[in-house]
Amino acid sequence: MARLEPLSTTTPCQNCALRALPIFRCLSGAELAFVEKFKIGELEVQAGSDILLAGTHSAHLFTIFGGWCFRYDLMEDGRRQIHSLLLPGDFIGLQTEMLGTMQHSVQSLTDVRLCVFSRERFWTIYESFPELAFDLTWAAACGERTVEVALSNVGQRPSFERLAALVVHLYRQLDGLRLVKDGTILWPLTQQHVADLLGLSTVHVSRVLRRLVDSGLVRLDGRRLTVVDLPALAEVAAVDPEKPLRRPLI
Amino acid sequence: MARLEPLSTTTPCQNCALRALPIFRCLSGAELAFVEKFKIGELEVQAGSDILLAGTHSAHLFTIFGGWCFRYDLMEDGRRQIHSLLLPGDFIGLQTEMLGTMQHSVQSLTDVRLCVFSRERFWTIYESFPELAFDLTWAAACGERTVEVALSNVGQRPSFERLAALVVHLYRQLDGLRLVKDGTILWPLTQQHVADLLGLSTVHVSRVLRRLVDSGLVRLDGRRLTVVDLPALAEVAAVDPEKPLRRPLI
DNA sequence: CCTGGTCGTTAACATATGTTGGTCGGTCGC
DNA sequence: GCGACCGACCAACATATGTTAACGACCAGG
Repeated sequence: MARLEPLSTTTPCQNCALRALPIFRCLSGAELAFVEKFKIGELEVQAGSDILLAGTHSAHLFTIFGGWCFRYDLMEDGRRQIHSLLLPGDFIGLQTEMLGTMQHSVQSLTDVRLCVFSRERFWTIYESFPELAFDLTWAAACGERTVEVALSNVGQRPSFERLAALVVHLYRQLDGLRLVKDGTILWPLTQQHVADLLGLSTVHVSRVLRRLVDSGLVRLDGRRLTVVDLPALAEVAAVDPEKPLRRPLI
Repeated sequence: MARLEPLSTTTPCQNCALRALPIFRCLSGAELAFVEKFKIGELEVQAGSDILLAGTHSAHLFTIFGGWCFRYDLMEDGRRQIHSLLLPGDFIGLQTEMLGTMQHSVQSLTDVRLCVFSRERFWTIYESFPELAFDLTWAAACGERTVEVALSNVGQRPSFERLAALVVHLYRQLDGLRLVKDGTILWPLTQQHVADLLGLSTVHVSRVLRRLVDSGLVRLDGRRLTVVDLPALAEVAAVDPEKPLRRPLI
């Protein structure tokens, strides 16, 4: 299952490529220095590994440096709901600090590189770095909003629209991270993932995905997806222009 | 729509009946004193009033003192998804501070009494009261978890189970607030509300609600709902025992 | 080279849920 | 008292989505 390998080579936070992106808040020198100390190291995780498990305490806190993860609930009979995809810059493990134990689980979707933070020094943030403390609340609020959008999607949209909305949302997120190349994004999701994301059966996902591809709005080859006509896709998805929100990066 | 009436008589935070409940974290004397100053006053709101509107800044922040609200998304064509019900002790308006503008709306479901807080002094929390700052993050994390549960519910459960899970969840919440009397709770929800909460049509809610009542697990007369057999209801809802989480109260 | 596994696909069929439209009982304003 | 409106209910019907089962492509392991 989980294979967590500590890494030898790590990137100093000052040079972090993610921080350069305009969607992330810029940290002051003092804050950066603290984050640097707060950070224990980096971790490489294989695709398909459970990073955090519901019901447990996490020994660490993480930020995704590269790769995709997702958080999910598992019911006793095996049904799974994926709450959201987690992309570079997303913070993992807040629930451990706040609620005492993780309520959901987190799994890697691709090979992933994580920045690892010390739980011991967590309190220092609130004591000494109000802006960073604010960022944590901010991050939680962003996470909440993401789930809200997913809920509205699943609760209100028919499957085709639902899938289209997922693609648009993902595309915009990745665009903010500069992970779109010529309209093409990575598509590491199996149809099982999509099904659990959208609350559909895999068979139906297969149908709807085919319909989406046949419509010509997107192309799909292997693990890459190309958005041919974003405005048209957003139109059929019935999503408003909504820009990706600016976010904190711990 | 919204009728916001300032009140003459307000309750000092020290004597707040909510704070006495064990599900809320206990504040220190200094914290209580600050909250008292942070609080501007109280507000009485009629049932069915919009308290916050998506896309706007809120002039104030609120905590529900009494009554029910809900937060929701509205789509252009009128579809509505209710993300969660808000009960006494729930904090309203965090998104305004964090994301710059509300992404969802909040409406009162019953007549509601709100504690009103000053946005100007919001930053003071992070500067001077780390525990309260922590509480804000904590509150956001709780809110996020609530939406996650709703998403799993809507995405994975068939309608009957879905409705049963809603009732169990609500019952437990209200129980923690001492708002259950002889197994009976307030039920101010129209079938339209339930439909928008669960992602169903009103017609189907009518069917399923009837089925639930016919099953004998709950009784429903007017605006009161009685849970006849909670364990059996939880069983049919396929929800785990899950205790209501301890929460902060600002 | 077989083998078993995962992943995607398709068809036939079953069913949960949505839609339309109508009724009926309250309640509120006049 | 009347009419308008809203909330709940019901029946008939339409359809979106789920289920089961089978098949082929691909890939990793023995």
